[in-house]
Amino acid sequence: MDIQLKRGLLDVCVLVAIKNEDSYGYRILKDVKPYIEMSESTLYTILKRLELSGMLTVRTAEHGGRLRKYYHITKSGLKRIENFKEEWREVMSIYQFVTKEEKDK
Amino acid sequence: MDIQLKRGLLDVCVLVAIKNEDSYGYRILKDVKPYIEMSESTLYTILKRLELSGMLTVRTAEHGGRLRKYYHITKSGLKRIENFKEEWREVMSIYQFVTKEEKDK
DNA sequence: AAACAATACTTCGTGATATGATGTATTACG
DNA sequence: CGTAATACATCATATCACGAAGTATTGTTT
Repeated sequence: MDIQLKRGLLDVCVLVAIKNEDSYGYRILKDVKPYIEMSESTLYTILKRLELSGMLTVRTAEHGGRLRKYYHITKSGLKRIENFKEEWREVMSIYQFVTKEEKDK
Repeated sequence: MDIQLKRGLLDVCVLVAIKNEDSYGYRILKDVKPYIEMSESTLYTILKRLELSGMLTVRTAEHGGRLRKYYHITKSGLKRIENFKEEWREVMSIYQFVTKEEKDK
């Protein structure tokens, strides 16, 4: 899939992946990959960015002797998802523009 | 509208704007703006990029004492639009993922 | 005629960002 | 015992949208 097309979707997908339950990097990746291809470096970059912009909070916990960073969505994060859905109307109208066929000629 | 969300759409919109009839920068901008906001610098950057990648060809013509660069879509350009439409299915499935509500909990 | 808006295109620098490559470390499996 | 799976981090790179600023002509308004 075209990289440019993915750009507006990646952040939101990550947020959605932690929306109902706190999750951690490795699991988020597995949850999201069936829908949108994403590399590890991309995911961790996104998680860092979302943390810095207050869309999620992080908590480190031990699990089977290994450390895990659990991500929890914030109100801003939820709002971000809602905002995305609103903007989608605009996206669809652009899609209409792209797909509309000229009747004349 | 979110810049990231626009990234995958801008190129295709420009191609669509010249799909049925050759056009020039200033006019393309006017045609596209009702659907997607785009600055002059962005448009001309895109036109240059599309030319370099063989999606369109350029011809300079005089019009009212002023020079205009007319852009003509190529087969590659048309294929690019078709490819976009195909990829849209994937985009919609991602959108489904984002909007689906959890029934449980 | 002077001023300003509209037409038409160009160039530069900047900031955002996705990704491959590479690295570290532990646990589970066969 | 080696390999895969789990888990996260960092760096360099390339792409790209955009604002700012510029050049130049034509049309309109005062």
